[in-house]
Amino acid sequence: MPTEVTPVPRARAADELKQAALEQFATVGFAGTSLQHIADAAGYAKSSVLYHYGSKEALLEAAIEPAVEGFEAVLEEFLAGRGSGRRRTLVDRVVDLLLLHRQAVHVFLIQGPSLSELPIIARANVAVRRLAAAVCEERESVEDQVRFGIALGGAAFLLTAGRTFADEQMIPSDDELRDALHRIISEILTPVRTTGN
Amino acid sequence: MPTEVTPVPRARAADELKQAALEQFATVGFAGTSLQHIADAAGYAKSSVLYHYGSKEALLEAAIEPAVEGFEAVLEEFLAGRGSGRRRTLVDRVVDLLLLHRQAVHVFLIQGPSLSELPIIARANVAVRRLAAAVCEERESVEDQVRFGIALGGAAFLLTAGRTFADEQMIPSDDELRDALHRIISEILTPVRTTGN
DNA sequence: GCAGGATCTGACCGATCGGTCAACTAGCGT
DNA sequence: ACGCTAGTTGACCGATCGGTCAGATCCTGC
Repeated sequence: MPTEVTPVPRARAADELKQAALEQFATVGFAGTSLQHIADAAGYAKSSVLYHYGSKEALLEAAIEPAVEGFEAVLEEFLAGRGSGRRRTLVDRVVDLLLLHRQAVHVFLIQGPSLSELPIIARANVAVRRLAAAVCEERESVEDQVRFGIALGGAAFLLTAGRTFADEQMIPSDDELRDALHRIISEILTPVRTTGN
Repeated sequence: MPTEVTPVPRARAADELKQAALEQFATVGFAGTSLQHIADAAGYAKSSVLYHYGSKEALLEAAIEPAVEGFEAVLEEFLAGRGSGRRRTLVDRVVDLLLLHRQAVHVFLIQGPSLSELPIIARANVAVRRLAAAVCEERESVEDQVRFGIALGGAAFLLTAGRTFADEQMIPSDDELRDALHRIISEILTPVRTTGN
């Protein structure tokens, strides 16, 4: 009689529910996700969701807070540092965060406008605005804003909803994605330097 | 006795409700939008929504069908044509469609995966896939798919949710946006590597 | 005036929403 | 054995969901 049934029961339920909620939030949206669906997806009762997280909003906060904190940390690191490789390092870190927290990013980027009354979303929106200012630096032309928006929103789209439109047999690995994302985003954020080259 | 009060009362309510619905769908999501909110935003009763459009799904279909048809038409034009300026013309047309139907595009791009059971959304998803194939042409590398996804999803994000993260006093005009979008998207879709084609 | 269609609405329906609560079942130190 | 705590759940609550339906109101042709 091996004990293989539940070898690692550590914080099982809370994390399972959080992950199920994150997937629903990123696909159907926060308003369109019901606690019942989250509970069903994770194999629990609706009451259990409200036991581990006091409310639907608290669940959202727990689900995306790590991602927001990641962006804030990367931003602080960039603002505190100096040197020539700063921008490159920033793009590096941001791409890693996008890959690691793709669902959370999708939530507070796409649904940020409609959920800005929630404290955690407001925090995320502030972080994104500061990131935009950092990337565009002092040159705050319209084109720079557009470049930043396309790069960030495009990456968020690609990593979640975009998978639906790709060929099924062509699912790139995260390493491939990281490589391509870093190259393309750097290219987008670096204004045209003689494309003919 | 001027007839200025209601010079063009043609299909007034239906269009107002459709527009209100489109804005809600694009911001809060289809599942998160209630018929009551749509009716309130347009100044009608919930019953009126269901009088003009038989169901919530029918309302969504009416709201985004023009955009889907626009993309299908542009796609057909591209596939039927020949010549050197085809790709440039395609990007031109697509950017115009993105600006004209920005909310509808946001709906079937972002929520496409979760609403694919609705016929109109399935149609839109097919159109987007065909567009991806047309843009990437025969070269179907991972990087090309990523470039297309970033360009399309980034533009969709920028034109709707992205406005939240921009400076309030820096709201670019549609002409500025069209110009910047066309330049940047062309740049993204044209790899730096010298693939002569 | 009046019939009749188009439009608009409130009342209502069953289902589901987020959330509360009491009860139940483990496990665990004593 | 005991009590205690954490975890889990079904029953239940008021509110809201999408949708139905019978009128009320309007406009227009006669």
